[in-house]
Amino acid sequence: MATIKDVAKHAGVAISTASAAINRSAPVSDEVIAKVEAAVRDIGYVPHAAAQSLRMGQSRLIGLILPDITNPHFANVARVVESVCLEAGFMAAVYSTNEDFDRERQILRMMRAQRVAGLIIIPTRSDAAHGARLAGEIHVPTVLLDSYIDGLPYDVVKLDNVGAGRLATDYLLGLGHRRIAVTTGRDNIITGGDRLQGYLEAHAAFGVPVDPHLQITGKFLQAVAHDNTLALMRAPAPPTAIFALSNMMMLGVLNALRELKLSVPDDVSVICIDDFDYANIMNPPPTVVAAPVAKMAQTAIEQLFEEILNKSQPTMAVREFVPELIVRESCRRL
Amino acid sequence: MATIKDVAKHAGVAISTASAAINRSAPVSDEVIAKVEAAVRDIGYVPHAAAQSLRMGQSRLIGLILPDITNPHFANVARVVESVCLEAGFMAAVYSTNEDFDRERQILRMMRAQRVAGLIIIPTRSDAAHGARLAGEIHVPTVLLDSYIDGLPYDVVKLDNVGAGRLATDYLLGLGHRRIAVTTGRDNIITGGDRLQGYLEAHAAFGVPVDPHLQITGKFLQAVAHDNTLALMRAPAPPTAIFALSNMMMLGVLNALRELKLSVPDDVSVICIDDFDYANIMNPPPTVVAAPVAKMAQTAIEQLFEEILNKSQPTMAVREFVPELIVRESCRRL
DNA sequence: TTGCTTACACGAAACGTTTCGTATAACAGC
DNA sequence: GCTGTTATACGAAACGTTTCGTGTAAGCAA
Repeated sequence: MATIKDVAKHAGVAISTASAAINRSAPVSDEVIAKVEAAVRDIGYVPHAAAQSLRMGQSRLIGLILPDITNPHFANVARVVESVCLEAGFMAAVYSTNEDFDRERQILRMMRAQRVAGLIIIPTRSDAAHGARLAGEIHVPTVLLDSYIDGLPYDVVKLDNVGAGRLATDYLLGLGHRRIAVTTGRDNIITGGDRLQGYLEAHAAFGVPVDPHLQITGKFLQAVAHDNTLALMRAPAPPTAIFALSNMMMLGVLNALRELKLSVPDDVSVICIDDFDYANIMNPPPTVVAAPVAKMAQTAIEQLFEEILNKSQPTMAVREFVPELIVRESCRRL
Repeated sequence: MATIKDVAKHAGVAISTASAAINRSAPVSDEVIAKVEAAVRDIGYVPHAAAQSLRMGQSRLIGLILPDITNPHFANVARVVESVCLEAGFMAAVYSTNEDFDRERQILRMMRAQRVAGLIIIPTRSDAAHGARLAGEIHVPTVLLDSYIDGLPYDVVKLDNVGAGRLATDYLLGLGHRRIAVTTGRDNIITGGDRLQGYLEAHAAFGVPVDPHLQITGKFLQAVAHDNTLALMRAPAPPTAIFALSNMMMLGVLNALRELKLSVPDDVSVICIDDFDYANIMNPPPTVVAAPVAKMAQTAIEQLFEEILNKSQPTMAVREFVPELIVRESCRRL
């Protein structure tokens, strides 16, 4: 593989001159620049990233750590991050934790080994213990996406989750629903906590009491939501509407209702947070509270570059995005 | 950030000894190993991947180049590749070409700059010109996934696409359909060509003539399939069934039929190649010819590691996997 | 011409590893 | 006690860059 030494020899200049010519990092005559560039083309020279990284003390690698790449929500984030990185000449390394702590640690270690320039993390937990662990492992500019963790010195880009919870619940209450179940996450996921809070606030604003039996708890997982929905609908006083706190839980809910031969929205209305790319061909097309995923991802990566390139301190700002209700066909008026 | 020099000093040994102790690459006394390992833990040493890569002439990076990470089919591949890499202590760099050649070149260049140890590529085109371009840019062990390109010195892991096309078409013919449309890709995608060939072979075996008007050509894209389906169904003699050659095209077909207020499968039957993760909640749940995606991805990455670790030559073997028909509710008997 | 500045090219050091050849100590055989 | 062997620790070189201090020729003012 060709090195800059080959380029220098081929162009008849010193190594340092070749480097200066390639990077425009020092004054070089036009004549020499032309010779060097010709040499680069001729021998197909591509700089050795590891050598650069070693010498410059920083790699052109950005780590993106998310729960699961097969979740379309996260895949969309990955696509945006990847594109912005590519344009900036950076390389994005996308990794799924699968909500596994050992694996998360392994990934973080790998990121450290690679001396990544920055990190975007979509956390799966937001409790203090986990936060402390993260903070102990991370020593590079970092942006938290979707969820934030209290007390960590990172910038945050997230949805107004309380507002999103309120928006969905308001809509159902407005349609006349009074028994609204909610598939919540465990309380170590602050995203879920906030959305639940919105649910509670909406009830309070409407003067409707909440039935604690209608709050079903579990992981942010399809299977859990599925099982919980079965139990819920078989219980004595089933809800008339179900509010799924994430798109994956929505899938679990829909599958369960399908098994129970319950029709949506005739028998039970359903809404969730996060839109689906293929909403049109779903049965029924779901009414959702959507987050501006692409815009959020873009903001996150740009904020990260800001910190990396300008070596600016993290502002620890929390950028909150406004959710939007998209009415389709999964909720009916009571 | 701690270096091996710090480890050596902390353990009271030479740098080379520390290295030998950490990597077990030379005989070191148990006593020294213990001291070095304690030092590593104490100061939180993580080896600098770039330095290793520079010295050893090879990185622990695997590149995965695919058309679009937001396509669940490819996301599933990414998940498998990522997991296997992580276990092997490698890092996977996943990149989407978005079927853009400039972008593909940019990605390839970046992979070269990183001196990746190996590459898994899911090609978007399989014509000779593209193949030649690829071969010119790539000088590392490579496995082609899903599609192959004639004459390239790489291993290939793919579906029996002819068989898949035959399987889907056989099924529709068996249900009594005689006018079966097929949304094919342009012929520079060999995957599409093979699947189409299966379609033709099935017709021949049944003694059913094919109507060339029912073969609609376009990119492997949702939007294209959508537009073509609209045209097709508005034409004088519409088909009774549509065979979509990929999952994305299936989505386009379903959307178009929905717009036309045509019911699936009552008005028209639909089948495609590639399963959907969320088939259950689709409208209707689609009958598909599924590929064993995870198994194929696993095979590809293992084959790649085989070549990388054992420095074995590419066998140029083509590993072909058997498709499976999954009957759901999108096709009816005529 | 002399001295000073400017413009540009060069050489060498350094980044953090691994590896290979060498050095030293301990030990055994005679 | 001397030599040969074994076991293990060490030092230095090399990987491919960038950067910084130095060198040199040309241009200009006096």
